[in-house]
Amino acid sequence: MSLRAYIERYVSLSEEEYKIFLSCLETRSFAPGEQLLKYEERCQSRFYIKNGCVRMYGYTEKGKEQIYHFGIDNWWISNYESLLNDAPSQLIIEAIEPTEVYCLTMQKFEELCHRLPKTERLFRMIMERAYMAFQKRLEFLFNLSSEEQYKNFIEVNAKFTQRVPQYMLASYLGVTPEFISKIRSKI
Amino acid sequence: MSLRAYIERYVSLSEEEYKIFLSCLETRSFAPGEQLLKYEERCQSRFYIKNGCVRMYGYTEKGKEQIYHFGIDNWWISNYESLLNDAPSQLIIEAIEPTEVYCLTMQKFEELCHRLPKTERLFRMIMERAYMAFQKRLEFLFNLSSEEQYKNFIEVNAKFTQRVPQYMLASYLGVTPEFISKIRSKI
DNA sequence: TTCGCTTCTTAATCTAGATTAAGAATATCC
DNA sequence: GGATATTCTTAATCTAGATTAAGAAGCGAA
Repeated sequence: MSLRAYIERYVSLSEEEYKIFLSCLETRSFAPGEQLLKYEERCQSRFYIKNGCVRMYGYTEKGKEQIYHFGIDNWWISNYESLLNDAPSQLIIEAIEPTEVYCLTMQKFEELCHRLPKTERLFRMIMERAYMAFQKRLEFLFNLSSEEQYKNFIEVNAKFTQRVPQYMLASYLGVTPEFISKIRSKI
Repeated sequence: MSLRAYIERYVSLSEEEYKIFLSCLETRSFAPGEQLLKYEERCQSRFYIKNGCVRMYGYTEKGKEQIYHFGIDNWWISNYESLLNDAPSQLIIEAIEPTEVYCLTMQKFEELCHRLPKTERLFRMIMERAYMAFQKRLEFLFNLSSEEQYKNFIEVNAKFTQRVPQYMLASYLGVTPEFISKIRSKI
């Protein structure tokens, strides 16, 4: 799916308007392991993943990596705490696969909102969907055992599971890789 | 703080515009235990809490109540899954204290967006903040022990703690009331 | 003032999932 | 090909927090 098609799910754009939209974006490419957002860097952009796969993670007190989100094709990802408060990011966004993104910097975003007011509506709706997904995830976290969460995740995100090593999935689910191993051996 | 002051934190409104805003809202009052949103009802509104305190909760497989959010003065609350998909709500929003809210129905919301386009910007920003808070909560869930989460919660939300019985706080944190008791006896 | 209801506490026992440690598969690279 | 790093598995032991059960304390209503 193209960005155009993605946007059209929320608001309709003329050819002219889409050109304006594109003119505010910048394409960047990342190899696996490269970071879109570095530790303590101020996050300046919203990233739209054209293709590839990224993870957003931080470090616990004991220095362990904790993954909070994955992002794949046609997802927006950003650290909003850093972006909105212009604060150093405690979270890292890093490519897992070769990844191509559109960067929308805060400055270009404001320009876009000004030149194309329906951008506000678009992002209002995107944020609502993102919030909704977050709510669903919270429900799973509270209601399902780790085993159920794992089974649910690989069921819902089958293709996803192929693209991410198991230990990252364990981190995302908040369990140990050993425990995932145990679950898998039961199946 | 008034709704006017709340809105002004995000976008500025003329007296005239604020009147339009208010004209799309409907005031409603709820006694403790009364429900703003009932089980399996389709959520039609976003609620702005003028004063009072509410909880949003659902039921686990085993029939236990699980609280996901509290709402107090000057917060917006809604079940976005139900609101956006026009789906029966699995979550209940219920007053804990006598509570006064502004209801903004989906229909009035769209009308408002049309008559006052900066409404889109306002809610885009509100959703971004809400998402950000959610992200923070996820970080706590993954990084802190239940004991640390409890201590952090009562530290950050001291006044809040007075307004909500302990067993509801336990549910919100995803632990048992007995465990909260144990932590408290240690302090 | 007593009754009934809701909330909170204490203590014993239990369990999902962590931790530790070792080795087995898989990749990657010269 | 062999060497080296990554990733995954197995199994023993440990622990934070759940569960169960009982009773204590608070509190509004008649």
